Amino acid sequence: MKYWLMKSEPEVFSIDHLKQMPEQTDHWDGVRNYQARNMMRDQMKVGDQVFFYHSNTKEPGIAGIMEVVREGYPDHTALDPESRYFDSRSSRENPRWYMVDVRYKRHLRRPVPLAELKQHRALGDMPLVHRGNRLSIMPVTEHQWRYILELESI
DNA sequence: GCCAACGTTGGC
DNA sequence: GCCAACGTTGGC
Repeated sequence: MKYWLMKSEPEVFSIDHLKQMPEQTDHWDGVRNYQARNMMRDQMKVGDQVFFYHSNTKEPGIAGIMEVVREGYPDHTALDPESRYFDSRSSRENPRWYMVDVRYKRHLRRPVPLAELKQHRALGDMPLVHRGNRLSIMPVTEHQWRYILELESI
């Protein structure tokens, strides 16, 4: 089992939105970055654990935990001209973008803000804490995962 | 609102 | 293939 972190702007889609979905499950659509796509298409497996990160908000940080419940499959929003994620270069025969399905597990006992994550040397290797990082999906090591789970209880 | 970082586009 | 211009992300 592997660990991940996925970013979303809470104004657009927050962990509370996910919790309110039928079966507390939704597809993670709209990712339009090749590195992130490759992780969803090739590496994320059912049962993998994922931090839900709130970005571009007053206090960005890790809000909770979800789980991969369906592995990479084509992102249909790329085929929908009405969607803000439409991409004319994608097609049903040759899909360019992929998504996974995730299910809500729980909120952290408290949101752990980015500013706090940055203070811990043990997390210094996370792309998240580095300036200018724009990767919206990233792997998390088991060590980092456990470390952050200890932070929520402080 | 500003701006750094960085991915993408397109002219050559 | 290079690289300048442009667009987007996202912290602050």
